[in-house]
Amino acid sequence: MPELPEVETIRRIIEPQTAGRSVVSISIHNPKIITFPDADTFESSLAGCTFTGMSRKGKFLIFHLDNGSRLVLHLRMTGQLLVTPPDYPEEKHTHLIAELSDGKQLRYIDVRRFGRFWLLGKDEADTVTGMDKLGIEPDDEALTVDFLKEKLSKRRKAIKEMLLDQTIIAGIGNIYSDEILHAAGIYPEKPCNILTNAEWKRLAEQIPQVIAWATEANEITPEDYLAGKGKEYRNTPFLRAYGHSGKPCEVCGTPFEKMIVGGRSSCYCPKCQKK
DNA sequence: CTAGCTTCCTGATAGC
DNA sequence: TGCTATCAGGAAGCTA
Repeated sequence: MPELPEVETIRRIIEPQTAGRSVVSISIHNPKIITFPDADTFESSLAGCTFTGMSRKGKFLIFHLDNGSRLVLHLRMTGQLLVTPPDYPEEKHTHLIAELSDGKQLRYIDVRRFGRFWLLGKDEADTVTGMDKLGIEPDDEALTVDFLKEKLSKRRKAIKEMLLDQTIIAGIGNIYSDEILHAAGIYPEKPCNILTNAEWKRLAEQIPQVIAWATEANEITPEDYLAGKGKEYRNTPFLRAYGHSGKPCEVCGTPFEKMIVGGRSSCYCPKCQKK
């Protein structure tokens, strides 16, 4: 479910509720979500650690711990992270509960169980999680027309597929690739090698803008976040392209069309995003 | 190297 | 109503 704006929203909600708290104990209901190290070591190593803060890299969430290790999490499709009172009812598909020193609990819920945890020791490298392969952040100053052209202009793949490639720009998923391409007025299936200079320019502008706009629009109070169980980000009402198949384009009124690009459903305005 | 397919899961929804 | 088929915002692993 979550892409960069949603992961960032989660970080902003969870960080102030975990920083400064230590982990009293952990119960792992489903060891399959622990990728590294094994679930037992994960549990014994994390117990007693104190959270110092959180960061985000692409769609990865990172809890920093006082001993220099990092608790890394990727939510994939349906992962949810909640800080709850201890007596909060247990959601179905709760796979991990950490008891915190302030009496609250940090819980991980994931219907489809695609999400993954890693506990990296002080000197453990990002290669363990794959974070080392991530490209630049959408708000990185290095994201320029020249950067995009250098990385992509010789590739024949559809521009939409390249936006989803985490090794070039990190954090864009199916929703925001549709939003970015609509904002930039580019046909999703257009091969990178035939994009015009004007199109590269619009992409370089719209990638950071759309992501920043969505992060802003996702803003939510901790109360509403908990009430929505960490999965209702109200991120559908403000979208302009994704899921709008058949609905009129806000810009020109033309109905959105749907197609499959690289195996992913894509919505686009046939007038604003011409072939 | 890339392209394309499968896999990991459950639940919501569409169609009959 | 009840059944089955299809699809879902991600990414790794596999084959060709």
